[in-house]
Amino acid sequence: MLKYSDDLDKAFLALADPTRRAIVDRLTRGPASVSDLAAPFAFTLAAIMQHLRVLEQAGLVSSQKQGRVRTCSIEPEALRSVEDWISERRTTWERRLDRLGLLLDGPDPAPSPSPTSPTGERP
Amino acid sequence: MLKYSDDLDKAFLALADPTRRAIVDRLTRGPASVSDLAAPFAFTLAAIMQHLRVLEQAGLVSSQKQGRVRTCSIEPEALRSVEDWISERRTTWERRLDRLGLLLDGPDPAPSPSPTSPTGERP
DNA sequence: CGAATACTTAAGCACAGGCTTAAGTATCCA
DNA sequence: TGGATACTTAAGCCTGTGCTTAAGTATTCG
Repeated sequence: MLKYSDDLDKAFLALADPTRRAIVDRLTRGPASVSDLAAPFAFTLAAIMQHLRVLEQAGLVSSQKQGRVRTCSIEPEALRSVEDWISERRTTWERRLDRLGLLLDGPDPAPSPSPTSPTGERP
Repeated sequence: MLKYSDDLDKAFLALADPTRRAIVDRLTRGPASVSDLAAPFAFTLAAIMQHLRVLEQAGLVSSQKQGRVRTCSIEPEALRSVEDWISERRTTWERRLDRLGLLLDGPDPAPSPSPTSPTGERP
């Protein structure tokens, strides 16, 4: 099957793992080498490398190699786009609640143009 | 291996699937039945049910059955907690940048107490 | 040069995720 | 009552994820 894969898919998936979230959390306090990032964990370096690859492919982390040391940094724009996706949905929901509140409070029983309410609900 | 599983794990994992994000998106515009939610997709109803279970176990969606119809709604608090996690990391990162900016701009070359900078970076 | 360091790659394994089909149960309506 | 409707559950399949071990390469230092 052809799988449609978004940037958002990769970002959410990357953040769904606690080890990777811990790595992101560490990187918000400044860049770090692969060994630095691996130090807090009981996993092998290879495992951490794989987590870093997931984070990089999601655009959440970037890295560059200088000599034999690879330094990783977070990429805040990717973080932002995930945040924005959620924020948009939450505000859509809240606006809807406001609109419902107005309809319930408003003393003006103007007739609806369509048989179903504008919110799509069926009371 | 014992797997430590957070609420945040489940929420991010739930949102990592495009079908499930589409369901969440739909629900921000108002409650819907399982069939309503399934209608836009080429999948079987069973597949959608499984997606809904993931969303419910992540706390992102709630549902109640009335007669033979199950009506689903989003649970905005779970959405908020995911948003907050990201927001906190992003602001940590931005505050760090501000601090660095001040250090670079500030004309006061007061001696650092430690050999490494407070940000943990090694220039 | 040669050994230690810092990653990097590859293979393999156990298990979870996302679908399907093929049933089943519980309403609702004529 | 009987059939259509709206889920619900279970089994199976295939792929992907998260680790491991066991190598490898490239730098740096004595």
